[in-house]
Amino acid sequence: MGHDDHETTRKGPWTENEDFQLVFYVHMFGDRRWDFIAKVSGLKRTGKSCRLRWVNYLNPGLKRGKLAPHEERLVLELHFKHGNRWSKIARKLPGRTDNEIKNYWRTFLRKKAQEKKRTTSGSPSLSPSLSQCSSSSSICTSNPTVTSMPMIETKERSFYDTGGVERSFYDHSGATRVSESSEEHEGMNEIWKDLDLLEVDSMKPFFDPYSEIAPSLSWDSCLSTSWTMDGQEEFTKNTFHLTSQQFSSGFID
DNA sequence: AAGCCCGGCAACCGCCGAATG
DNA sequence: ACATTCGGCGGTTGCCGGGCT
Repeated sequence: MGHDDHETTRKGPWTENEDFQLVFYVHMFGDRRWDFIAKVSGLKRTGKSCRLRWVNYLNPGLKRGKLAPHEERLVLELHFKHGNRWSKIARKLPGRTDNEIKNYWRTFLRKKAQEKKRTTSGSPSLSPSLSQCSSSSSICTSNPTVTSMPMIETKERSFYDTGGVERSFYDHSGATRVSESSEEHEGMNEIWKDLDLLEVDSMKPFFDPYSEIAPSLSWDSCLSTSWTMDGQEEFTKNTFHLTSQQFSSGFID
């Protein structure tokens, strides 16, 4: 985009210092104007990179740790409805990001494919749909028919509003939904079975590993308000350059 | 103990649509 | 009305740490 940034733009993992800086500037200007934040902060990052770092990692509203069983189930349910619309799915899981869900789904498919491979190596009669899936030829990854598959958009609202989740979720015997994309349904039936097992596991008492670890610093304190500001262009890069030490001593107690 | 493998995750890329001048 | 910029999204890659051989 810019003129001079092609040599100086940083890529790769974020340093702690960069994180501090980004948090500070998001606090200052809100989490919308990423290009502006990138420039004014002096971070040698693109606006996109800043946004991604914030959305997927620094945002204090994020949950950490593994998806809880009910979240996992929700992801599967929503993916069934919407396909690879990760951001849409993520909106239904507070504190979870599209990236996280996408990664979860990939991992999930990989696992399923492996299980399938193992279990079907002796009995090839079982549905191959999931293993196909993992080889990216079917419902899951780059197949455009997924995202363009007939979505039941109209049902979406009622699904959540009517509290019909449980029922429709468990009512998956055979082709109970749309008759198209039967391949996917076969796959889903396998998923349902596995989920039942998963459900059993989740009954075990556990020490809430899912609500884990807040970010190491109290980012939340930074974000209690959302800032907007006119004439920010006045801020030069020199105005607010912070080191993590400065930040932690001056802004976090 | 060392090397290898694999899973999880952070981050980048390219595309697209909305917003703005 | 058009061109440009920017943010959001989905797909993909590559690194890192832990487990296994």
